Amino acid sequence: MGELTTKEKIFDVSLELFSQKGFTNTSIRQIAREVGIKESSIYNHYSSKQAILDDILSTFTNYFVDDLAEDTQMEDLLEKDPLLFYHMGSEGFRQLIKNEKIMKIFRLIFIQMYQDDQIAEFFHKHILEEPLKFWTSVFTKLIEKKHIEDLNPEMLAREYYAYAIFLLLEIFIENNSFPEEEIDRLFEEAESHAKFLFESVRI
Amino acid sequence: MGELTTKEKIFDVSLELFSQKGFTNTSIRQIAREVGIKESSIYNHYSSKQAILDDILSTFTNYFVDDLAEDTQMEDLLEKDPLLFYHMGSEGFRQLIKNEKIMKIFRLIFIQMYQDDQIAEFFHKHILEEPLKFWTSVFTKLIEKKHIEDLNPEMLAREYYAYAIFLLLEIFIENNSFPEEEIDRLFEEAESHAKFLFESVRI
DNA sequence: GTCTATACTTCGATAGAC
DNA sequence: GTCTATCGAAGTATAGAC
Repeated sequence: MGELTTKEKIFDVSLELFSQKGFTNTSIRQIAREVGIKESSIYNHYSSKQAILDDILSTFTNYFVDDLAEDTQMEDLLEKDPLLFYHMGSEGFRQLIKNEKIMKIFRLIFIQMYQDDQIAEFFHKHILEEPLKFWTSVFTKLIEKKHIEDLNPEMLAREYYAYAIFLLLEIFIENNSFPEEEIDRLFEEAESHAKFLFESVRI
Repeated sequence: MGELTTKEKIFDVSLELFSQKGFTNTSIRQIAREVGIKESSIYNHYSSKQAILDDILSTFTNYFVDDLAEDTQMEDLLEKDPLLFYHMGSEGFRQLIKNEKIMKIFRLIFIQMYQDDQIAEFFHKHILEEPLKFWTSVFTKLIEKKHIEDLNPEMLAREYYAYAIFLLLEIFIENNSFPEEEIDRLFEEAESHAKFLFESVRI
């Protein structure tokens, strides 16, 4: 259980360093040093430095593919009790920041996306477009069912979601890892934002 | 007028490259190449690569020191017509995105802040704390004068300001420079957010 | 204030012994 | 699957001629 293969060690150490200093500013030598092997041995597990990054990013994508199944459950929930919609988002947010590995990958993306076209596209698609599309559909339903005012659902989705991105950015500037109580505080803030927005538009 | 000294050329080229690829990923060689001189000649104008960055950052600070004088004028305006508050912010935002040099420095900060303690502190102080403090004071006044509901002014400031940071992040992911019409569109979106928030809390 | 030339360091990656 | 040894490229910066 506690046993890690060398490849897993390389993965973990690389993720830690990439998420702190960025991909380009992390050297194979430093990864090797912290893993406890020589740099040439890295190439026995990964064909290149880029291959390590690709492995990390696919971990991230797989996480959200699995998570998408939950989203459909969420839509069912929305049918039954639409007023819970704001709770869905903040609960999803809590799950996110509780997951240390995913948060590290998030940080890596936030660091690297301005310089790396591949990651910029990744961010744009998976962290902007898809969630905004999802929340637009949620608000559309809430409007149809006359739970909230007849406003532009895309605008509402942006008003709702922008705050989460802001919180992530703030987290990454202020902290690197955080304890349980900090997670609770962030959850509370996400929840409070959702509540505020909801109270503003409910009928 | 159109004549640039070599030092100014170095400044401009460095800012362009730093804002695109980040400080660490830009080499002295590349700066020299684009300026049209040899890399050793750079050191006749700047003592080091870091010195170029320092020069760029102090340009940014000076811009906002001058801008602070306008803020006090804004407070006077607020006394006379508090309902204009939301217009103040989006107009400031428009001035910001119209200023190409300042936007490049913003992008540089967004790129570099996760990896560079100096810039992280810079961002935290000048781009988070100070503006949030300013907007908290604005909302406090609006509450005192019973123009808006008696809510937590710090929360309102965050609700208001977070969206601007989100817009900046989105700009930097999607675009590098943009035409007049794009600036107008962004201004409209900032204004629309302010209006939405204001309508939600006005009495 | 520009150039050539070069010192010194660090990088990603490979070859080949064990 | 680890090691030693090494390559070629690229990085910052300096010395000194013009």
